Amino acid sequence: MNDAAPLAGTGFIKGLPEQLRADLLARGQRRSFERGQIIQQRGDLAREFWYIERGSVQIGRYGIDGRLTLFSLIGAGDTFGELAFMGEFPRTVDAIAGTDCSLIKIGDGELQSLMESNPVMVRLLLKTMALTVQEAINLVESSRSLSVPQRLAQALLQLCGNQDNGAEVIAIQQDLADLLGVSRVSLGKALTKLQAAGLIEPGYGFVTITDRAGLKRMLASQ
Amino acid sequence: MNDAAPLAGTGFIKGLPEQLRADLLARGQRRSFERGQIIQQRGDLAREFWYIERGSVQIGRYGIDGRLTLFSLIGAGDTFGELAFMGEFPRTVDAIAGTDCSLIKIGDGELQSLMESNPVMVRLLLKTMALTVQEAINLVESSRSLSVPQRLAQALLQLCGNQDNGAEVIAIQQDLADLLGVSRVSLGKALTKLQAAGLIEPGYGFVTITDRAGLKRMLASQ
DNA sequence: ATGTAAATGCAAACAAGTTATCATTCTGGA
DNA sequence: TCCAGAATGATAACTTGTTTGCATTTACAT
Repeated sequence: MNDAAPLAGTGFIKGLPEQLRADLLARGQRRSFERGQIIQQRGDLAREFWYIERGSVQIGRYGIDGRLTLFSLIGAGDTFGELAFMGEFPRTVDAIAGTDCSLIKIGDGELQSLMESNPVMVRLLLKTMALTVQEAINLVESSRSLSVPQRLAQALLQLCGNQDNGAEVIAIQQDLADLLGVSRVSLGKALTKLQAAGLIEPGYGFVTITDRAGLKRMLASQ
Repeated sequence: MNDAAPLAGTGFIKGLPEQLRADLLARGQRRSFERGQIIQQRGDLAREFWYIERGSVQIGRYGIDGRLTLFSLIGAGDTFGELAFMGEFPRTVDAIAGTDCSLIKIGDGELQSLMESNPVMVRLLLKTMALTVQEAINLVESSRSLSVPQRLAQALLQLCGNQDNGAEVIAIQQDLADLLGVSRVSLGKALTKLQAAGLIEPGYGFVTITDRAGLKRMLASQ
């Protein structure tokens, strides 16, 4: 499979040369949000994008019934909000602070001028956008063809990044359930299964990964 | 909601000025495929893209178990295959002729040179890619929050485009089921429901839309 | 230490979708 | 006109996931 870029945190910024990235971030404006606070809302006309310096952010949609559909949980080093810039449309998802966090807000003008002054940027943007589309397609396929425990394994692998065994994924069960699009009950059962298989150890507000390779194996086997 | 661009047929070509589009298509190469024939396969290194002149194409993935996950059914005027070009990676989906069809194959070089000679192209490409991501996000949300009959209504509306009542959507139930990611049994039940509500009339190999407005209403009501 | 709110665990009734199987209907070609 | 294959309709057992309600555990602030 590919390197699991989170759906709404294209992370194009990671592809930038060190110098450019530092410049871009330096031109941004640091802001803090408390857990649960709304960072952006569906329908907003703003086109700036955000870099996560510390903490985590939930990207999703509140339905009319108040139900939350999470598309991704992103963390330090990820970016979000560039879609409205590229697409020239209002925000189409809500972003909520998953923990207390510190973000850097970068104006769309900065990105615009970077794009114009640096032709390599265009290729990079196109490429990361294409990857995002792929990621979205993978998401659709996963949710159709994998079992809940498998999808949980997939999500946990993505959330812990490249960390070794012993890594802790900070998320309450309700958030993981919203991310997978299942009820908390189903998520609980899936956690129990992975635990029984010795792959994870559920905690209070976090999940400890005890067997990364085992989680990966779950996805490979059909 | 937005104007339902099909997931894998970004249709950036529709945004091109008339003249440019004609030029681009003229430089392509016409090819025919019989129903069921494979047009492109996951893993292929090719980077050209395709314009559908006549007929329909299924975009999806064959799972290891031989199961098909359809992401979209696209038709005349749509394009597909540009993602591999932008992302610089091998094909990530399969394309199968849904009916006998006539396609125009356009080399990646053509797109490349168009991009270089015409800076507006970049904006257009980024914009349509952003729309595709949105479409994918909508797809995920729909499949989580809507019932099967509602999703069927949504799919039928998309497939019949802007046609009036009386329009026929050409697709067998199995294909519609693969598109929605449900079994044929469930799809049949959903068809029956929409028929009972007087919104559609199922046929043999097609579905007639008898009440477009009614279908739309189904999506609005929570 | 203690109280409180949040998070988790658990169980039963219920709803929705799948699988498997078989009968029936439709279409197009011989 | 008739036949064969394709598509549809229908049914029943089964699996999976949801909903609801409540008990228990944990973390944190006072």
